[in-house]
Amino acid sequence: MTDSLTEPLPGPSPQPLTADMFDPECPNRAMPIRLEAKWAWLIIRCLEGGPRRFSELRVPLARVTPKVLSESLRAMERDGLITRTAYPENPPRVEYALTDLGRSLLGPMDAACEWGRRHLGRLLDAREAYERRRAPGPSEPARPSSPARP
Amino acid sequence: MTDSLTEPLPGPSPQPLTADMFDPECPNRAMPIRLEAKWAWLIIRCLEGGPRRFSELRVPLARVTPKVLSESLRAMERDGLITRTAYPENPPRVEYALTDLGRSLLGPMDAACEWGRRHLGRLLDAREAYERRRAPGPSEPARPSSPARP
DNA sequence: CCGTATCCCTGACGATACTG
DNA sequence: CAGTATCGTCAGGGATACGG
Repeated sequence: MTDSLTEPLPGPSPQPLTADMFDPECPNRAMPIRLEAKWAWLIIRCLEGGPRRFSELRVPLARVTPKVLSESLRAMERDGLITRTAYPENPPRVEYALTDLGRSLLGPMDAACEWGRRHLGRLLDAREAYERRRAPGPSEPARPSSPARP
Repeated sequence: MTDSLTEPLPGPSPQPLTADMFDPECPNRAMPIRLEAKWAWLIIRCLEGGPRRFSELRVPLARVTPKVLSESLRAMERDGLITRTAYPENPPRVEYALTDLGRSLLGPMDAACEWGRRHLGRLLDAREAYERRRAPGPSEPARPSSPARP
């Protein structure tokens, strides 16, 4: 079971997830939520415009198996980020919707997206340059045994 | 090797990490960086106040083995988030420092921390309430076979 | 001091099939 | 339609030991 968002980090954890980790004065303050808990980010985006049914979510998340999607949704429901409403009809209908708490995540998410729009290109450039430094040509065996990298 | 931050997500990915994913108009825009790539977040915080040596980083990150710390640092160096400077002394000395690109992450990170300070308590409350609903007492076997959860 | 080299283990997923 | 059950994989990363 994916623990979705927070989760005090099972075993070896930087901190046991205390409140002062979010005090700007605390030097060790850490990221509380695994905002990108693999699918949570995308699910929130899918629900941004209103409630969605399970099968509706499966369209943009086609690469997520129903099992994993279901687990993710339940974990998010557990954390109070979304609600699950089942209508006793036939065929059954279930709708997922963002809570206020879940919606409050849109702010930090937008901040991160804004960072991506402005800086991701530079990061990818740096990565490409780094890889090219290690593999100058396709004829190179790559990874000289010891030197390189000042 | 931990791929640190971005990484187009190896196999089944929601999107191949294109630029328009960061367009606020794109409904599928996703989180580009795995901001919390396990240790990257904490490393950035450790470097926030200035360059640090490898052994200095090991103090606040005592639970990270040198192997993993080394891998994380190299991945971040590859992505242009930090620099690695080795001084040819004896004993050897190496200093890691944030680049401008790495420092630009502090903005989104602070936004996330601010979210944590304001809302994390509510998330934890919701989680606790959910778990208690499933395990009302220590005498309960938990997980009734089918009902519960409207 | 600053890392690498090995080994191994776990838990998050993915594939596929099947129910209420 | 809305999931669950079962099985398998595989990469992240922890433990330990060693090298420049």
